[in-house]
Amino acid sequence: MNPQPATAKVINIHQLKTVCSSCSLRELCLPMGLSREEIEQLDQLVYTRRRVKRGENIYRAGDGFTSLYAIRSGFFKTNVILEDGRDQVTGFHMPGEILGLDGIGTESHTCNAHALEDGEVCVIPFSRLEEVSREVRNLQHQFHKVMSREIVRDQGVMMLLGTMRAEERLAAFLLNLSQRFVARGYSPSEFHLRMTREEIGSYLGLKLETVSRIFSKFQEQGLISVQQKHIRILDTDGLQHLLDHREK
Amino acid sequence: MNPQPATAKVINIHQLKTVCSSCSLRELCLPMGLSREEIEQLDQLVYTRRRVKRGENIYRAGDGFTSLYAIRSGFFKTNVILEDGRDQVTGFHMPGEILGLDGIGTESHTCNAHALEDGEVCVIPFSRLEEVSREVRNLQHQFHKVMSREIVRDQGVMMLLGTMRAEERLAAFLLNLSQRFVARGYSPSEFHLRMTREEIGSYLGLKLETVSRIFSKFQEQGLISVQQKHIRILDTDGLQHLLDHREK
DNA sequence: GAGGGGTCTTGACGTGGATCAAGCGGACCA
DNA sequence: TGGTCCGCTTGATCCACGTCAAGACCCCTC
Repeated sequence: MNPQPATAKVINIHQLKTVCSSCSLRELCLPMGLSREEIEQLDQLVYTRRRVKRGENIYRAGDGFTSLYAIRSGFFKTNVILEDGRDQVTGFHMPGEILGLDGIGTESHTCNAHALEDGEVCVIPFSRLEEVSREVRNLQHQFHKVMSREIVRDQGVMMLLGTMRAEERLAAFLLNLSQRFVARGYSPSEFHLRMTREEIGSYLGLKLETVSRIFSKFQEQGLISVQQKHIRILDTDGLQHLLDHREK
Repeated sequence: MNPQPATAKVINIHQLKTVCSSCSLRELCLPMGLSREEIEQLDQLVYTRRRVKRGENIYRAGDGFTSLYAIRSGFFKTNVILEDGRDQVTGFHMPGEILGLDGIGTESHTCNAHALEDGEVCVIPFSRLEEVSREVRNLQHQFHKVMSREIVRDQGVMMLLGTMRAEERLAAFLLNLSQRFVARGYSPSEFHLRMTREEIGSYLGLKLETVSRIFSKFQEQGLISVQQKHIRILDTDGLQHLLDHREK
């Protein structure tokens, strides 16, 4: 007889074998573009899932680096707590995206990965990933692409912060979310923001009042409708227009 | 008799075998942390140098991606030309740094790599790098570190743009340059800016007039001395203080 | 269903940095 | 040696966004 049946069962669920080959996100995530056989080799290294409750961190700045995390479900932010206590948001992340790449360079994480809602991540032990990708050429290449795209993404944000005015930043932010939701099979035009106005502002280099005001303005202009965290995009072209025709 | 002795000689120099194992930058560049034998394996793939004249680009946005470039000498900027003709600077780069990582993800470059002075780069054919790093474990790991550090660096810039005021940005910029010069054996306190005020401003999300004004202000405060592009840092702690004690 | 805390909205006002404009100075070249 | 151009400096003014403050709304708990 098992002395702790309930606990044992929980552990069992947590450590349930996760297989990339049957994962619905495989076209977005690390297995993207791999053959069936290659994905099966990936299965050998991605063998644990971890549940994360809203408000918990997958890792924190300063934690030693051992693994990458592929988001299976849930919505996350990465952030850095500055000396003065403010929290600077460096990104928002959704299923299929890989977290933890910042840790490779120094063997320790440089930011927190914070769950904005309950979710689940696949744990990818990094040394195993390097091992397998020495054997599976396409996996190696795919991983390099993932890292490169992260660099390009960051440079896009740098551009946003360096050159855009507040309205343009918000428009770019909404359109970006919309595109990423579409890629995951959700509605492009109607979604729930998981983050607060303050977190959006932190990410975009704006104050929460400015974010709020611009949401109101977009609503008056008929570009979007806002009800708390529920957003409906009414005029995608109108938002895009703000980006295309910005002066100077 | 050679009809074109001078040209022939130039070509010869261009294609001179470059060896990482005898390169003075090996402690900063890709070979960092590799053993002598491992560096010799790297030698097999880094076999061409390319000279770049001031004003030329190593590659341009949209160019197909085939190689990475390790800077041997010279000072570079990466930039994107926006639809409206403005040039947004995304980074400044010095010897030992690797350019071109942005191209891996989409097989084509997303920015220009522009020489701010005459220089030389080592051409690293990317498919060969992947090949060799499947065999040389430490090279694989070192390359992953290089990419990861690039991600962390970009996030640092995002933070700078998202949270700092103009003076703080300039102070951070000068201190960052200073550190990177030290690592290369140059003076930490006295250096030549290779870029214009406009390029600095573009990188930092400021206008050239603002950059100029703040340089003047720093000079009045005795933090630095400025003479055109020649900068001398007089009070490192004072600059650091601006970063440590920024309110909110 | 009452109380309370966190989040959001909106208004009034202040300011850091952008914009506009003029003049300077060094590098390059004839 | 003088002219020209480009990059830099500096002043005057403007405005986008931040700051401060009040109040509304929503959700949670008891």
